[in-house]
Amino acid sequence: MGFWLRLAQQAAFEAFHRRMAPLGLTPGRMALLLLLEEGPDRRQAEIAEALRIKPSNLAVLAGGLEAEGLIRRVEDPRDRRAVRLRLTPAGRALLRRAKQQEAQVEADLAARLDPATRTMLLDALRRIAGA
Amino acid sequence: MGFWLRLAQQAAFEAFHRRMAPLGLTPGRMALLLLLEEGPDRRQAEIAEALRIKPSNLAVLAGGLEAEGLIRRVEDPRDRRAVRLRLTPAGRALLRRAKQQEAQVEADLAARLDPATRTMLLDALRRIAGA
DNA sequence: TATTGTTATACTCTATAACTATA
DNA sequence: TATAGTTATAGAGTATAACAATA
Repeated sequence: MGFWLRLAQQAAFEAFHRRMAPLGLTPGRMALLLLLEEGPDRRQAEIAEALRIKPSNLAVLAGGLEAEGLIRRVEDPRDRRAVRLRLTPAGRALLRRAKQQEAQVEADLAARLDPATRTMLLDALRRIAGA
Repeated sequence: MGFWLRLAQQAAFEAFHRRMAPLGLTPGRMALLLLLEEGPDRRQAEIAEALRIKPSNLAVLAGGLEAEGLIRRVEDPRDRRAVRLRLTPAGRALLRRAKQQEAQVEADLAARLDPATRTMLLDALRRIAGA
């Protein structure tokens, strides 16, 4: 099972890369942008936990996106150690295009799966991940 | 879907590591040993293709296993450029123990999946990997 | 003292290019 | 010239430790 998980994940990554590389997005970047659209102004520690990455790696990720003007770091006035992240208009515009492309990625991956199988697959993956 | 594939694969890797680290085995090493048990004396190029890794990375993998006395490199008499790999008795003995542990890994992963779901999952993963 | 975020660093997996020795 | 394997190296993704600023 581990073997096929590896190959499937590899295929998923390649599908993502094919569609998203022109937009300069990796899976990690995309996940962060989506999270900020859904709920802005979260602290980085909270975001790292949601994305299941280390805060140190999120710092690098966020630094890159900020340098490209896609997100902003906002100092929390109540706790000046904390940094809250939000999308810039440029980030929002990019995300709009990215979401269309991402639908294509999902379609590529699920091309040979009927909808019911796809639903079961996602459920099974979540359960394995949470074990 | 890519997100959950990543987390599931991570969980699978951790489950493997917990059970197999005492034996000094990684997923790649285990896959190679299993392949040699199933059909010995294959050329490395052929093995790399079966495992879906690059020949250059297989060379390193095989080098390590040979240094530990688990496999042997045998020069092909018909084509002295080619190298064929086979298990040593030590490799065979380790593999026997490893296979018992691997059954535990699979059990850990499939713990919350009924057998039918597990079958469906494997089938879906194979299809995604082959896309 | 403890916590937030950052930097530096290391380890694994994967990929490419250059090399050798055969063919 | 082409092929099998090897080496060196570089790029992602992920992990830990040490640090500065703030609490």
